[in-house]
Amino acid sequence: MQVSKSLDYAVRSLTYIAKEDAKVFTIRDISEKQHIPQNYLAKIMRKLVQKGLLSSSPGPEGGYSLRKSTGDISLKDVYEAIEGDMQLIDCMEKNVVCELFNSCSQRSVWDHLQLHTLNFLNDISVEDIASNNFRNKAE
Amino acid sequence: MQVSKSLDYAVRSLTYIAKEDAKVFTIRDISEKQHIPQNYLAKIMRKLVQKGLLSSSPGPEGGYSLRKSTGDISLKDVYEAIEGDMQLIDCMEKNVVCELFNSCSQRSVWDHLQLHTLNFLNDISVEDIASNNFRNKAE
DNA sequence: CCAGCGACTTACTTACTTGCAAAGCAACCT
DNA sequence: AGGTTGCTTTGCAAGTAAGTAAGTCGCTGG
Repeated sequence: MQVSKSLDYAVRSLTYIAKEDAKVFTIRDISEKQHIPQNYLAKIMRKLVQKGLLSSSPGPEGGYSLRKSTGDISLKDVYEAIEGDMQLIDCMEKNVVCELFNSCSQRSVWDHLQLHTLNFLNDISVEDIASNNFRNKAE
Repeated sequence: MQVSKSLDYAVRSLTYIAKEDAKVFTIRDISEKQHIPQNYLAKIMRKLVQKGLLSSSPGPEGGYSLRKSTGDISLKDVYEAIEGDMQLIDCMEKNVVCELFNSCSQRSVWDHLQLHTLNFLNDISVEDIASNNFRNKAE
């Protein structure tokens, strides 16, 4: 149970963008400042573009820019852009009604944990992280 | 961010043990009833033995048995037996003081989530899951 | 004491994540 | 038009989780 590098990098990049005044950011800039492998970061940024969090443009003066205010981007948004819908556990057989479904007591435990986690992530915006302001909400 | 199969299997096995009256359980029994690959389960059970949750004995009449009451085994215990100490994210450079440490705003977010998660797991025992009783505590 | 049972161990696939490298493509500037 | 810039895509290598296969070791009942 771990936060993937991809998600960590995505949050790190968006937080960096939120902190700086610039309008447009290049991969090279972010990757150097945040110590993220360039080509790997490219794949991550692509996902954030596809999910509508960022827009991108090639060429000189090109780069990535925000599509909406960082205050309107929650960690849940970032999570889902990178990882898709959260699913803390896969049921035993994918795409099949699990044979053990009825006697499966622990499923509801993971469901609860997942719900708690999603609520937690949903209450924190990128802006909150950039301004170190998230504690007020989390507590 | 997902619960590993290993942890899921471990919880599933212990819950199964908690529900049944028997004193001793074989790999074959658990693996058949819970649909867990035998040889993979063997490795998981080994960890639970090494961490003192179960004891094991070979030969006829052998198998695994509980070392303490399932009410005294929390999900946190199981987690740590299988995965070791929880670490939701690895800092950028392992075993090195991170260069970005001071400007690293998101670390405390993950720290909070980790703390919440550990508290959640710590409050639920295997017995609670087996008796479908955990909601009372979680809410 | 020895054969069978069941835990334990090792080695080998398979798939996914992370990371690296290089090539392709679009916009812009001269 | 052509070259620079920066996004985009593809392929490959290493590491880890998950699963498979097959063998080793120790207890115990006949």
